[in-house]
Amino acid sequence: MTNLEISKILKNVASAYSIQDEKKYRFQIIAYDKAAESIEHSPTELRELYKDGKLSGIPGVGPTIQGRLEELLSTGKVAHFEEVLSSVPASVFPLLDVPSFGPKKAFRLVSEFDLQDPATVIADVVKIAKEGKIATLPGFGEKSQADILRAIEEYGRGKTKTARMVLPYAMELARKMIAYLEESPAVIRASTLGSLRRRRETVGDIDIAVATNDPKAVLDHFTAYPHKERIIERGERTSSIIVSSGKQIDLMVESPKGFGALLQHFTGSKAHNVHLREYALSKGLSLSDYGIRKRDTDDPYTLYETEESFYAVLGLQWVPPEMRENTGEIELALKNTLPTLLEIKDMKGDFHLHSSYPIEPSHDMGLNSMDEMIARALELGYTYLGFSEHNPSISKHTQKQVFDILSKRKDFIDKLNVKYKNTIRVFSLLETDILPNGSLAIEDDALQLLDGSIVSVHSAFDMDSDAMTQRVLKGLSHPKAKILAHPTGRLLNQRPAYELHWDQIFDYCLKHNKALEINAAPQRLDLPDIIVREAIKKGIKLFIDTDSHAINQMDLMEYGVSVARRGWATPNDILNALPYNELKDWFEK
DNA sequence: GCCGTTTTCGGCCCGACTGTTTTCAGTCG
Repeated sequence: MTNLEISKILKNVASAYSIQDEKKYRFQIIAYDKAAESIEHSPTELRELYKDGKLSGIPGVGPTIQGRLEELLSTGKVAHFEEVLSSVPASVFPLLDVPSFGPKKAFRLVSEFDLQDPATVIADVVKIAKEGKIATLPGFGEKSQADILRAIEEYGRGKTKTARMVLPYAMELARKMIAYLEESPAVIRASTLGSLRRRRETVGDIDIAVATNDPKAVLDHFTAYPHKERIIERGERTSSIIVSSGKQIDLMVESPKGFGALLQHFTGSKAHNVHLREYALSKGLSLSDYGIRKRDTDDPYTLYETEESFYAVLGLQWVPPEMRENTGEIELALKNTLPTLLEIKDMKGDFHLHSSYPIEPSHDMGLNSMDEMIARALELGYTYLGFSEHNPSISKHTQKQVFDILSKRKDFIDKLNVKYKNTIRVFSLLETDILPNGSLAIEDDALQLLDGSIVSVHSAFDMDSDAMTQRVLKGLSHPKAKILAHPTGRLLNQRPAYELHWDQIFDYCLKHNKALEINAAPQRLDLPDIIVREAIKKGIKLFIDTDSHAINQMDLMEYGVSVARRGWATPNDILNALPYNELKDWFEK
């Protein structure tokens, strides 16, 4: 049972409670929702924690829920949950996955029309809506009936509450929108918000804030966006539209004087904000997106132009958005001991670059020459870089031929180092496959030609965690194998990660001077941020690389830096933020 | 049902928007 499945069960329990008696169970509902949220975002699978007897310590899980989780994980069911859940028709729960459906609406429809079959309930609702029956219910009308039909239709097309886009794609949409908004003279400042500003690896909706003294003009301009498909809502302060790609963009406007509080509120995360507000309440203050005031009063809010001043009133350091996940950052900010996170300007090179050098590779080749990639690296301000084409295909060559190709390539790179002597240093690397049996695709004499090798898994992804861990450790055991690239193998929204025993990988890297890669390719963003954080805690060193196959992809470094920042990385944790000499020493160690 | 930031008892984040309403309920973030 996965964290997502467990979280879903707890959410259903909360929903069942709120259908039963929202007042009576008010705080149980909050507690179950909180626990569900916390488990959904837990870095470790609960079944692993349970196996290791470490189930306590999840925020929002106290003795009662912990006991029930243990029951769930050992027997597959919980008597108490079944009792609560059976108090409402099972057909309520599938409807809760549909946007705009909450427990009340779902229960109302299910009971009014006696829809008992969970397997058909969504289709049943469509049917009665099309027959015009929902509009006749007290509290419903033509409009809400139409909204229900549209919500279900969009749900069917995959716009579920959980469909998310990868970060670089979302950022591109957002930048286009911000550029459009800035065409309006009423826009003083625009910023991303929400998970996009926190730079989560995937983003649901795009949220944007605008500082303005003329909200109406900004909202008019926003809703007139040429690429919109339709307007979802339009108020005096916020508006939401769907753009032609089917994605939702939300806009919030505020006066410049109150912009700090708005940014803070809508950047989230929810867990960070709830924690911050609870803390503020204990200090006698009430926080909102408008500002701060004494609790239990109707005083006007004190406005904050910047987030820094907002946090400062609470006695906190400004918290970088990437850290706002309620995983200890508030405690550190209170003590003024937040780490100084890595920034893009700290990056001094890129080590996972596929050029078009004729290496006759096992996988795809790059589009640009080494010279072109070097030129781009210079523009990016790098002082070194490493080429790491895929190893020459071993099915099409003998190992002697592989050696000859790499030998020629070494000479070529040596000449580049002479040519660019005073501008940039070039490392001769390779991306070598770790074969299913754990050996490397090319032999020792060829590996000796390199400054070092990136190693990675590109085949047989479906091994179990024991076998995959052994495979990777064996691959890393060659002295020239220095960096494990895209360590989990996941492709966002496409392919899950293979399972590794991270504690073993971490121990090995630490002991044998190996590094893990944060691969910045949009579909990868691999290592995942939560594993980056674990690795850094252990003292593992990391590379951030773009895995570029063309020079325009070299700009993706910012997304790798985002992942690192979400893992609380400082410049000291990242090897390709080091000066050249230190990095060279590391390769030779 | 959880939690300790003034508390091991007595609190529990806050507001916008929509649709159907003459004052609110439901959902969302």
